[in-house]
Amino acid sequence: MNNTPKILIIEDEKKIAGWIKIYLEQAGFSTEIAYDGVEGLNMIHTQNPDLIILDLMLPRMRGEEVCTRVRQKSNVPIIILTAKNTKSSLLNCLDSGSDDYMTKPFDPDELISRVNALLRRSYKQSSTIQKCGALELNRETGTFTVNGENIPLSAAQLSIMEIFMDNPNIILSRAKLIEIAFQSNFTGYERAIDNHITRIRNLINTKDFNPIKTIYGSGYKLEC
Amino acid sequence: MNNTPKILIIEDEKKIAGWIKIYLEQAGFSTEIAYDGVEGLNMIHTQNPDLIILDLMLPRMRGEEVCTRVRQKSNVPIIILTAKNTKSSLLNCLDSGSDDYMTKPFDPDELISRVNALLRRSYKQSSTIQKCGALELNRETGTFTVNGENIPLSAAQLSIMEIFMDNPNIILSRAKLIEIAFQSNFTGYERAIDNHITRIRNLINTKDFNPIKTIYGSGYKLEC
DNA sequence: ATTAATGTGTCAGAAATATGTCAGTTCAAA
DNA sequence: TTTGAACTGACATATTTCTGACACATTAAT
Repeated sequence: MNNTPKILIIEDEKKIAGWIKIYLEQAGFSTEIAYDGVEGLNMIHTQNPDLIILDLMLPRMRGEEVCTRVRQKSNVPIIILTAKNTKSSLLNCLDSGSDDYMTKPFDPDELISRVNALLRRSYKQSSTIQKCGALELNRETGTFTVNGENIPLSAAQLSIMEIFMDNPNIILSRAKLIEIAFQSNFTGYERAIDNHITRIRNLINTKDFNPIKTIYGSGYKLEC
Repeated sequence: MNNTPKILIIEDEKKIAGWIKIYLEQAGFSTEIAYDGVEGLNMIHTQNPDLIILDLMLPRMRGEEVCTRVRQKSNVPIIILTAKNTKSSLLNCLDSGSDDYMTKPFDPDELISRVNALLRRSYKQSSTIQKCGALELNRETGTFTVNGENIPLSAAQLSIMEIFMDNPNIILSRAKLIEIAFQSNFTGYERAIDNHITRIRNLINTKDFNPIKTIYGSGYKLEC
């Protein structure tokens, strides 16, 4: 696989497809769009995407059918988009390990977060270069830049920023941050995170740039 | 929902009940068993399970009756067990969003799979975005927006808005708001709510947008 | 091996934020 | 107009977060 994971969006509503495309590309993924089920299935074979976002209500071939056919040949992770209250036989087709689904309407930031989670779970790397506004993280080299300027981060700081970049605009509790960053080999006091945050802020903040927000009573959130 | 979902099995045949229990526990769930309908209903209230597996043929109270009574108070997902060929009036009671059913004899792996699907769905459903006119609440991330603009709310404010969004266009008394929002660990003066309302209004109101109405003598109502 | 530099958890005020109470004012209904 | 209800700014208290200082651990340099 090359550096930038390719995501195939199969969605007939052009507005929504375009909207998802923009969000994903801002987050550093490369994308393709198919506007109906048959085209989608073809593109899966020709493009070999790393992840598929699949709407169920599609012209020419229903999403369920696409899903079933893909699963006969491949384990590529799939995120299903469904309208709320749509009862579907599709649940049989979902593999809890490699798939996920979201009901419309959904939060684009949540989508990014799930894409990253699934890509990680499927043991393909997340995007090597992850962008989030002015912030940019290169996982391969462990370099972190703000507006192109390199900011050297310590190991713990980098771990925390990775989590934030994987989950942009989502509130992360201290417990969650510790759990993901230190993989349960951390026994200490939850408030240690506060210090890391302070230190990261001192490194990246400028007068009117303060992307790590405190959510009083809940945790922190990276805004971008 | 906490880490280990608790599943209540209501089934009078001890052999089958035990067998289901073993399978579910092997799959990582915690389980309880009730051997008749009345006991089952009691345990639903005392144990507050995350999912119920309910046989229809039960002593003391039929499964249909249990199902109906549960649904008066709760949306906990239910998987109905029926003997093959038993068409039942039960279909009225089934909510396609949160319930499922299986005919005996059944494959234990299929049971596990359905349990997971339902739990996932019930979890996701309560966590997706809830809309009410211009207001939008994301329960998972605790984000609240008005016309797309993010409004940071404090814990108490968020609790109150959640209740309003769950009960749109319904008059809620101060007592009710306090009861739901603070789960009875509130001993103070009922009028504290007034202040929360004022503060929320200051955050979300604009010139001609005032969704929280005062119902003189009764309480408040979210209009949308 | 020794020393220096860096990283990171803990702690202790200080600062910021949240929220219940209260009081004076405004408002709604009869 | 009268009366009780609701509004809202001010305040006090409690909780949460921030951040500099420190100690210990780890890494790098010699």
